[in-house]
Amino acid sequence: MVRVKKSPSKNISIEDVARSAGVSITTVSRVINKFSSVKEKNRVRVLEVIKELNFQPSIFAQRLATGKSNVVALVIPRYEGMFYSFYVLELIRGIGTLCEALKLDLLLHLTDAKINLNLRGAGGIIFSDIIGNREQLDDAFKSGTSCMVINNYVSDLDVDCIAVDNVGGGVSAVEYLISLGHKKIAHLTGDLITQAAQQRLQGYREALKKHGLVVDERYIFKTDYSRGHARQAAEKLLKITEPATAVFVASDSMALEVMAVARELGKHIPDDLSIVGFDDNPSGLYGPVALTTVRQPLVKMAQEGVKRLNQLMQLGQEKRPKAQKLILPTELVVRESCRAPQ
Amino acid sequence: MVRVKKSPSKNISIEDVARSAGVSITTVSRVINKFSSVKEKNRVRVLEVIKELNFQPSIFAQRLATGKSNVVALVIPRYEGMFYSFYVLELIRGIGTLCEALKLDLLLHLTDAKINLNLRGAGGIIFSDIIGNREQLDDAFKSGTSCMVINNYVSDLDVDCIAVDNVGGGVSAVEYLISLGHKKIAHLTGDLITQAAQQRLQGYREALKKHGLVVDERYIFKTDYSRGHARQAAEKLLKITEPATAVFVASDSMALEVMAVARELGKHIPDDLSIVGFDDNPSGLYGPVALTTVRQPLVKMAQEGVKRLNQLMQLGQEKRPKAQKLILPTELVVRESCRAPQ
DNA sequence: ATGAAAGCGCTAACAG
DNA sequence: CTGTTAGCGCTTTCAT
Repeated sequence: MVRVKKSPSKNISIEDVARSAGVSITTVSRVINKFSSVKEKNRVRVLEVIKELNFQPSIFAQRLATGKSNVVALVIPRYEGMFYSFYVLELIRGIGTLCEALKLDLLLHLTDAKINLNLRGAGGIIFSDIIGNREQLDDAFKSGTSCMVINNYVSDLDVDCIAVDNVGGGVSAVEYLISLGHKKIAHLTGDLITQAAQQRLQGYREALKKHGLVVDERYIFKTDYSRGHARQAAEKLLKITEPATAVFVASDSMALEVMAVARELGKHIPDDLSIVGFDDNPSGLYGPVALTTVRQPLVKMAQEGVKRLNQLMQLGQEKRPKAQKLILPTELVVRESCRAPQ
Repeated sequence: MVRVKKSPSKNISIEDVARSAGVSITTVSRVINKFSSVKEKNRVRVLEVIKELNFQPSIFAQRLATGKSNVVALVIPRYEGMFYSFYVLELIRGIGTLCEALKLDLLLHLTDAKINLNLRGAGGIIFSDIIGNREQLDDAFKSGTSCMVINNYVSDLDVDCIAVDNVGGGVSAVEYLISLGHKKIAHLTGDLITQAAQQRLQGYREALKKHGLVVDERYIFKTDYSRGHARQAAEKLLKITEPATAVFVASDSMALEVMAVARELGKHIPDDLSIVGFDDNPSGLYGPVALTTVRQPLVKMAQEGVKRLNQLMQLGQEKRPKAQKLILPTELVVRESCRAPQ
């Protein structure tokens, strides 16, 4: 009838500590949770025992008891190309380090969106981009879980999000080229499945129109952020009749590829072709010609996202505040890859 | 005295399902855990209700009850440079996708080794490289947690590990250069804080000795895997008197940098300098001269590691089998960046 | 085939 | 300042 008390498990529990320290479980719990009310003498004693027994509280029991979870799930869609980028690594780095600092547990989900994540364990979820997983976001949001969308401005749901001013970045890149006197400006897009790539393209178009230049669709090359496609596009770009004198490329790694192709074809940069990239990837600094680019605050975006999510998580499901939607500014970094057309 | 029953929380529990389905909690639990003993009719009914209520069991309660955890913690040391690599991304990709497939929760820890991770929650831990966090490994191992070390052969602890044959890779790279007729072969090392970089250097030395060539320390350039340092090293390398005719570089991204510098200095590859990289990073394919390199099975290493760890986790703490230590072979991929010395 | 009830290890009222 | 005790939501005997 009565279940036999399990043989002494190896894992020490709060009870062992309490017994060993000669206090109640509650007191130990208070020490763990830094309640100020515990008598100094007891506190010290308990701490000693904890160290001695090498005790670590079970996070499962803690969470079951409190109903709170400080697990942050990071959901990254797993589409081709996405995972080969400077961008993803920066994101993981930004989020990872801040979570570590805030003592949040970071759960990584590389999802192809077909999987039904068990989100129930997570206290908060960060969606990095929404590619084919909008439903997951909606579900999670509806269920009351704290959500944060990164690198994707979501206008049709009252969810917190933080993105980069891609349109503005595109505009500033192209306006800069225009200011140098360029009229024939091409664009290599990123994967247009991403909002960022769409918006950079939009910025490109807006800037041209604003300055009374026609948008020539032959100057728009659609790629997927990969170096391979960038190379193909660059070859076309450089070989068409009446070639462009400048190009705005949606990512630095692609821009480097364009530079390489140009050199191989005997073109000189920036004399024969001006190039502006996007990212401020350090790799852009080490070539023969330092790359002019649009800096986007990736790590900052990641970290602000985590910070805000943490706030939301602390507030809890009940009182979800009005969503905060941020767009971080970009900054044109002028280096050596552009000059006036010859 | 008696605590008031909490107002109906939003989270449905197994109890709600049981009530709604007209069965006991136990039966629901059995359905969840796919016990064959449940009558078909009940099983179907319960499943219906689960779907209807959109119920997901609390993993915390499950784990508290079972004492088992299918959380895998991935510990990545956070030292300079480490995080800017193809390598890390490949690792995360490999581990991430397999965990997703095996329904393991992946907890990501970017650690600077000072933090005391609460490992108690994790059912298994993957240490990616051991840089300044050997103590964590020892602790975790001692406590009985299933451990797996990746990209680092650990000989002084009976822990499972899986690494790449870096020595062999280095040897094959250098022997290939020797076979082409090179005698003056330089080496750009990776960050020698890593075992991989040490071993590639070792392979370089072994190959030279084996073929009766002297190891000239002036031909060994120590870097940290970064492109910036690679550039500096490349400049020195190309400018010394009696320059090498070939170079074995510890990573592809650095090798690409060396190629770029060579071109800038007017050297032709492979005529003036033969280059072998390490990684088989796709970026190596897109340059004007495709990079000859040593392919290392990163994703495979990551995935085999997870697979094995999963086995260990299923076995549980009690019966930890004898550790299995694997070294995965590398493969020389000959492309266009090498030829006989002129 | 099913259910009652005892934990799992911790937190949080509440009462001293 | 400290201890008692009732859960948190699930799994797992043990009986039926």
